[in-house]
Amino acid sequence: MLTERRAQLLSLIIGEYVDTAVPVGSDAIVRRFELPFSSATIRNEMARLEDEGFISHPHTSAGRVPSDKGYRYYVEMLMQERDLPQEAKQTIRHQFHQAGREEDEWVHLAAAVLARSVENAAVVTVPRTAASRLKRLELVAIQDTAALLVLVLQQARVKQQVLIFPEPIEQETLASITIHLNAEFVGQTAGDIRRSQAQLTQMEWHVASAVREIMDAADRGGYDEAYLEGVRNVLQKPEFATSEKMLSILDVLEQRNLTKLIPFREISADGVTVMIGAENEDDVMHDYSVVVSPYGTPGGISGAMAVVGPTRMRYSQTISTVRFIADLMSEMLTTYYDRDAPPTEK
Amino acid sequence: MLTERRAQLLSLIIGEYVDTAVPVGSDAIVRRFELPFSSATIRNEMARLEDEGFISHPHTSAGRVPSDKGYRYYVEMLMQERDLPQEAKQTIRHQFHQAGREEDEWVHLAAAVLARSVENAAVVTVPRTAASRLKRLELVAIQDTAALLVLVLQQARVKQQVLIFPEPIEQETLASITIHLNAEFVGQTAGDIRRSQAQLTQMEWHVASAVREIMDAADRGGYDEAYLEGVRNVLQKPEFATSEKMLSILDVLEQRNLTKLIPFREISADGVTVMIGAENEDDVMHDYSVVVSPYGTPGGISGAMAVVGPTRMRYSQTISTVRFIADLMSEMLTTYYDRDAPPTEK
DNA sequence: AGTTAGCACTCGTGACACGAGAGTGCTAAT
DNA sequence: ATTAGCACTCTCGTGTCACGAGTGCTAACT
Repeated sequence: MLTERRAQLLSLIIGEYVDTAVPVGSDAIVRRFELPFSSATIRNEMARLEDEGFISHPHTSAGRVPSDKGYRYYVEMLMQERDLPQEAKQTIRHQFHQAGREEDEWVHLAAAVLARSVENAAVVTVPRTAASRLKRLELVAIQDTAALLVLVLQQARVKQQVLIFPEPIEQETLASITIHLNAEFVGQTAGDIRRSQAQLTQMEWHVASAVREIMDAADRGGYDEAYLEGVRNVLQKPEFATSEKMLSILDVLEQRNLTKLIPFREISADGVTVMIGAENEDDVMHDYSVVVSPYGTPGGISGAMAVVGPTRMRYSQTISTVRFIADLMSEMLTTYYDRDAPPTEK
Repeated sequence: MLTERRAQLLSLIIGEYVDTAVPVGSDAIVRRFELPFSSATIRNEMARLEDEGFISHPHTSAGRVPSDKGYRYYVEMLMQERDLPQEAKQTIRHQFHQAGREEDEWVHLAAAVLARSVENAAVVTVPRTAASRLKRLELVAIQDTAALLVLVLQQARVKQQVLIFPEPIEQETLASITIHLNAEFVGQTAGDIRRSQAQLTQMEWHVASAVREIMDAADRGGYDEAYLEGVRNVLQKPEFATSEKMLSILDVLEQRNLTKLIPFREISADGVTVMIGAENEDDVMHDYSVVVSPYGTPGGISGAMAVVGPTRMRYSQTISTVRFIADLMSEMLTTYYDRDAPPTEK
């Protein structure tokens, strides 16, 4: 579709613009890259690129700026995705191994590491499972009329809630309820529990209802719960000289209705998806690009992670990084949390 | 120290400036409040107030702006802290009752509600206990060589970690370890466990070490872990026309080394403390005020919550709100989590 | 046909001056 | 003690102007 030379030129323009954030002129580019052509030739080629919609003019007499279409072409045809340098990988791995082993902590950490690596904002959702199954249930007295209910679900998720009873309750009663309900419900889903809940004593029924609610909530949740990091990285970029724009994007990011803005639904199951500028559904996102990838295990845990930043972004590096961290998370989840799948080697 | 009239005037100036964010002139104030004096009189009084350091001039021929000292005087002498309107209280209570009953969720919610109520940023630390005591321990197999360790600590805190064993381990072995360690360690602190850890089997020793580490971490943690909400509220304020300032405050807020900036240590045990502008230790905070209060139970759980915003802040309303939410949290913690203290009535 | 030199033209930017408006401080009169 | 009056100061928005970066086009060159 594009001649070899025009493609090369587009590539250079994007590279330069991404680095400097200044519209790039014909003269600047020949000098910077010592091209074997004069600036006039480049101007002609640029005019063609503009006709075809790959770059644009902020106004007459300013340099050229890549358009969404330009970035899209670059991402698909021009850019070569090179593997992350071994050293960067090592740094990232290292940060994960420092952390504890709570799932939420990992997710939080993934967001922080990702944000730092790509110098943009990062969102990582807490992974969700298909339909949680109960693995163990525990009741611990904390007051005369209150007990802490702790659930261990499949894939090592732990949930807790304080239960209030209408009347004081004995330690022994709690113990017997625990034993009975464990015998009854282990391995079941929320739906299963609902069905067999009828023939319980009143007290047991009370507890079982709470169990069911917690599990329902865990299954519903998922994509709605996400960690966000690196807002500062985005706000620092030169495109935000005006504080107008800052606020609108801050709106999006801080409100955490991220799941509406980031197309978690449309992401292809197998890899990194890129949404550039106006390709995003929401209007506020028209100046931003999103690089998103699912992660998870064959056993069914699944979440998504995304990088959000101005369309002027180092796509190649960002994509590589997202891919690497998504793979890493998947690996770790499989190793530590997914009983049904065999661990993969490091 | 100040004449009655000057104090009144200071109060008006602060009120007006807080509302409009525009330096207030002598003329503006007589018109606005229909004072029984002319603007010339007010000018004289203002000059006196300025001499004494309560207000200042951005430059000749601009209106007056309250200084840190002015705000301080206002907060201590002039302002009357009126109770939050019943309606506002009800709204806040309502939001808490909607939530689930996980401690972290409450803390997060408190930050969100506080930020919204006072239209500034809010930080709420996860409460810490004096020295955690173990209440129950549970091991659940998740793979041949891995198990999930779940700890229930005093005051209904739940901690979890995946343990990896060097060799495959039987379900029954886990069960017997669980029983033995529960018998041994329930009611003990991390320090206690360390002392009696010697005479255990190798496998038990492994588990006990993990328990100790988790409890140590829980005791150390506390103030370092905090929820932050409402950054957007602060950045929206007119003092941030320039994006310069935005970044420096964002640095502080996002990096979460909040605990260094906010004087959690110095807060008086019994109520709300206000730090105004340069009273804050850190330089970056010199344009901001912090309203902070401890919360917790007589039984020893304690955390802190703070509001951070420009010095131009509605001190009265902010203080009332912080006080109310801190009390509310204390109440809820006492009711639901603190076994040793009797529940208080609503 | 592709490339290049040359040149007129456009537009954003920063410097500068200028007037209006808001606010002050001071003095003299009440 | 208060106030009217007035000169003075400083900010802010506006208009003008020159500069420079960059374009688009044409004519000449290879």
